[in-house]
Amino acid sequence: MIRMSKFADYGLVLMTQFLRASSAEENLSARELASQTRLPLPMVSKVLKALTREGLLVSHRGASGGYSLSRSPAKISVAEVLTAVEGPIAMTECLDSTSVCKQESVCPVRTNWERINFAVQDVLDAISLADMLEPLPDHLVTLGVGETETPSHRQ
Amino acid sequence: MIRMSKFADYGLVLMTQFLRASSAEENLSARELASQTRLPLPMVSKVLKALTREGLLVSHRGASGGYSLSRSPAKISVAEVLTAVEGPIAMTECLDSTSVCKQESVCPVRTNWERINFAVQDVLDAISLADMLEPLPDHLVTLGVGETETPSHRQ
DNA sequence: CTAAAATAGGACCGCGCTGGTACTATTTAA
DNA sequence: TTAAATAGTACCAGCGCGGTCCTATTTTAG
Repeated sequence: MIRMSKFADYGLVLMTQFLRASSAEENLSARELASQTRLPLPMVSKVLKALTREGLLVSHRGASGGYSLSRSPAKISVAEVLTAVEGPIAMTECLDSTSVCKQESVCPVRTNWERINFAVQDVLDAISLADMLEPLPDHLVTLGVGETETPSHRQ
Repeated sequence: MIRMSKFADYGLVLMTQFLRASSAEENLSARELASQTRLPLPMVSKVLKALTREGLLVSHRGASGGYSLSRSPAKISVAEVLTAVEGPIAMTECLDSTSVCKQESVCPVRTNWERINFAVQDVLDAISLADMLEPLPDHLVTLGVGETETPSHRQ
């Protein structure tokens, strides 16, 4: 399957907590976030630290500390969050820059995988954190001119 | 990362072998495919069996047997191949139908993940096996009306 | 008819990575 | 001064991924 890790998943869920009505105060502790999301506290901590290191959150240490968004949720893309938590998006191993693929010279599909990878990245880059809380506008998740017939998975 | 497994990767590479110029004869054994792709034979066998079970290949047992495509490469989508080898595409665990997610009731992003998942599936469904061997037409890998600015990952 | 060459369908297995925990140091508000 | 928080990092179990192997069956060639 094409699956993202729980880390990435958690990262996005946590980030969206900062824009829920109930958390308008903007500063949330790991403990609060864990209870809001029902995720295990140590994991939440770990993910928050990563998001902070990558500059998507700012932390406030000490008593009554916590985390808050480093910029407006409309200016943070889903792709950024995923990348922050677990590095560059690479659907196949060979698209990871650090990899060396012995099959590369005889691989007929690599170039096109690269383009598909970019397409997916574009989708995730075009969706902001703020977008994730309300029904996504169609144009953000549909293909352009080419699509005419109903995809098979939609019966 | 959003990563597909090697199984899926191999599956696609193997399927495309059936439409290379040199294999116009259409019947390829696991051994031939392994050497063409430089992939380990046992793995190749395993993947071919899966593709056959799912009806994308037809097998010919016995001496001078092998595999061939069950239908025209223009009628087989990339999504079908991936799904055949490793089940339905589900970017998050909760999108897998068999999963039960305790966070579901408090999860603000699930609905939109579902839509993103469909978007990715659409992209992969619109690309045929035959498409994978030549440069993909732009409209298959770009978003529709919404996209105006250059995505951040393209510098 | 027999042997060789294939696929079918499993069982099996190591090892790395994912998901998760724990501990110590540091910062800071009350 | 103490308690509450983050920072950093080490640690760990389990399991799924990637990979192999073995036996049974089918089929063609000689």
